[in-house]
Amino acid sequence: MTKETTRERIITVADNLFYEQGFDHTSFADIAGEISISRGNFYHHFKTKDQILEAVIELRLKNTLAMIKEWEAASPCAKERIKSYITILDRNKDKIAKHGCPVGTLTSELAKLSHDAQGLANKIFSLFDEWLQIQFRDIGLHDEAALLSQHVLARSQGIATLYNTFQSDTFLKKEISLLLEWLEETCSTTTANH
Amino acid sequence: MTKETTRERIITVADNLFYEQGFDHTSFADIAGEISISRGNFYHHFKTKDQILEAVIELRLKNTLAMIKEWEAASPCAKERIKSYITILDRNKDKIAKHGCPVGTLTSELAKLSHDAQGLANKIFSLFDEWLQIQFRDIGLHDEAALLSQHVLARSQGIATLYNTFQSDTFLKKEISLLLEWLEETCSTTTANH
DNA sequence: GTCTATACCTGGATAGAC
DNA sequence: GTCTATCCAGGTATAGAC
Repeated sequence: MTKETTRERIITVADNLFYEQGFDHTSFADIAGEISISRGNFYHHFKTKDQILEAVIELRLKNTLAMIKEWEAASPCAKERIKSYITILDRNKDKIAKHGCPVGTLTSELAKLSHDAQGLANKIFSLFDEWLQIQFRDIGLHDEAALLSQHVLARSQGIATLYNTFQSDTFLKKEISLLLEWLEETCSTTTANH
Repeated sequence: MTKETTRERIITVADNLFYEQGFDHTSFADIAGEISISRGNFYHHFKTKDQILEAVIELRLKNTLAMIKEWEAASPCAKERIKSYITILDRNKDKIAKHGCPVGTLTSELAKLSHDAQGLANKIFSLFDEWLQIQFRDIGLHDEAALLSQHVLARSQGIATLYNTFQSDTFLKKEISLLLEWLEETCSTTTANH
């Protein structure tokens, strides 16, 4: 484990602050304050704030990919892998209660800002989407894979948004189990089709 | 139809801009520009920007209530009324594609800003929530009303977020019909319980 | 690579004339 | 009730010393 470079530290802290406070509302001073660096020093590593955003999204893409690979390593069963995705809602519940879903809230914010990096941020969504599609196809649901994947994404997003608003644990628990039930049903329908 | 006062014009324009660009990212200059008023003149009507936000949320609460009353007037059947809620996703699809759900994106933004008006904004959600609960109880689903209502809210939110990101019409159409199917099933389950 | 100093702009907010 | 002029804080970005 080599020492983190200043550039990496900036990205890590920016990643958290963008999630906690939003991109637009996070200033250089905020980031500089957290890592005890002068504001001027920023521009040695990044020319603009947008470049920091890009680097943060790249990091998120990398981390997302790593998480997906972990799920794949943890289980060879596609259904189990999809479960891993669904249950992040429970594993990350504290952060979601405070700041919502990191993917959904960023894309929503950038959409409103008409920001150039919007397309890049959407790629995080696409990464989950394409991976979920592969899992559904693996289960045998070839034609419906795209719509099933987006169904899971949409359900998770909605659960995250409502949990962020009301922070009801009964709601969260119930919705996760409903989504897992849906998964079981969807899979069993297919095995019947075999 | 009396002439709109300047105060009302400010609120109306702010309502749109907060939706389109976000609250934090909308400046007095933006609002002033749209209605051809000087920035200084603002402070005759509102002491702070936060007060404009409050007025905007109050307006949204009023408009939401009016919409709900329309749905009630349009049909005495609770199931049909819930359908009216679900199908706003289709009726407002163009705006959702561009700016997301006005309720969900505002609450998410204010949550990140730790803004005082967060509680007030959540009331718009609560308004829908309580109304949907009444409809489900009317159908006979007394005990489950709260969770069913939040289920509908979460599903709609998720659909809005994903449509905002990917703008897939096949997705939107499919998800709306799935949610309507779910509604039919949920209602028919109950009549069986009677 | 890191710092200080500083330029420049935007945004919210105020004072006071009309 | 509306305007202009202005203040001040905070934001991004640059220059240049160390």
